[in-house]
Amino acid sequence: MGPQDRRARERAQMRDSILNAARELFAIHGYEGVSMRKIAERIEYSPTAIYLHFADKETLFRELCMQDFRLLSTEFSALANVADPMQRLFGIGEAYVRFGTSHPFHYRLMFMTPPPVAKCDESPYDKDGKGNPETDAYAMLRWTVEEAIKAGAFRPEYTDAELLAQTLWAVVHGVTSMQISLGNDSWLAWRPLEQRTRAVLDAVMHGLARRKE
Amino acid sequence: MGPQDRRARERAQMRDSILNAARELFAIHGYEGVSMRKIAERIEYSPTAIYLHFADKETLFRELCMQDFRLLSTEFSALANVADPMQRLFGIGEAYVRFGTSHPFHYRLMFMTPPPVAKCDESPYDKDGKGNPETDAYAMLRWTVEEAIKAGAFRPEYTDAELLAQTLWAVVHGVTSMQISLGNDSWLAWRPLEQRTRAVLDAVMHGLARRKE
DNA sequence: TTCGTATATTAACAATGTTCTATTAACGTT
DNA sequence: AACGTTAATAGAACATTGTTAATATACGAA
Repeated sequence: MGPQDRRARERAQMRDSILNAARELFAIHGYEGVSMRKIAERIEYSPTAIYLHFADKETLFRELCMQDFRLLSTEFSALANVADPMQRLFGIGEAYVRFGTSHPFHYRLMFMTPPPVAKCDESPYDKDGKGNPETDAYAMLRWTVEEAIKAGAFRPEYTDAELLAQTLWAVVHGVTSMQISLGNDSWLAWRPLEQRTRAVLDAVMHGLARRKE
Repeated sequence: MGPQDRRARERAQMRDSILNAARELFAIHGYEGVSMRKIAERIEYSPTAIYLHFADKETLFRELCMQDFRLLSTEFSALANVADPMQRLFGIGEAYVRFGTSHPFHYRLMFMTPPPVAKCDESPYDKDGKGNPETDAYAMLRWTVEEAIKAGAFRPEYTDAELLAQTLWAVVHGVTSMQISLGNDSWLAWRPLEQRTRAVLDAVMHGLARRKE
């Protein structure tokens, strides 16, 4: 273990401390509410030091989001032991809304902001998205849908797993993003979030499911 | 018609020309992509002149959105002659997605951005939201839901019009906002927007509708 | 020791939303 | 017609932002 390794380790530590400082600040004040200078102040470095580790502010925050979004895949995995694929889909939906609404700023950047234009080159994930929690979560959803199709849980006219996955995703994304953006609006007599989540999932699952004979 | 009136008219014209300049620019470059200076340049006034008519940039853009969102209520009204309340709800959903995705920047500010904190005081609409296109559209949706309930179109366990309206809104909002934010992402094998819209609405409507005997 | 590279900082740039201050123009009153 | 008040407008300036350029420092390799 030469001095190279030590430098690499120090560099990684620096990276982490930036990410951690940024994580705390973003979680409180949101993306726009935190400046690079604030992050730098927190770790007691100059603002420019950050640019030695991250290309720009958005790259930094996206990296952060990626890290934290791994937790979502983890939560999905925890549902793997649910036998009934429809129940598993229901659980995935609930977990998704819960995760998104408790990480509103992460969710906002990941799924409510257009992705950066041509910066995908420097992404640490391959094209297929293996290891990318964003695409991983979607892949798990689609896989579960395929299982449900195979198990004959859907009505026979529903055969397009991709379309079904996108349908289910759109639905939970609707509840999640609406809660994040408008959940505190008082002109609306909002029903509790959990109730809305269940109502939406109930409706769509009933609509998709094969009728019991 | 004294000179007071003339001044008021001129003032209103100035306001409109600001709004029109802003409308064009925002429609092309989006909220963040248009600076107050650019708007001022377009109408050939100084940037400060704008502040005599609008408190700040966001107020200006919100006013713009409000104006344009009247078109949505109009489209909803055009569906009033659809007899079957379920079909009307379906049409409302389709119109909503169509409208939102063709006015992405408007939609983003109205429904994908947290509302400003305590600026509601200067809102030209009353607390109930009468005349406010945002709340008007929701009111129309809820009213249609109530009609559908009365007509016995929903399954008997669905009696909460508010919850049903919020369910339907969440669903179409999901499709709309997902299209706006991620519709151009290529890592996903997106089905066409119209297909997704129909699939989501089909599923949820089937799930909510009373079974035919 | 000397050289080069990685790391860090200071200063600065360009753009932004917004405000301060001064100036001009219009209008009603006398 | 002259005057004072008020609204409208502009120019300069401020504070903040993300980011880059130029520069210094530390440390391993030769």
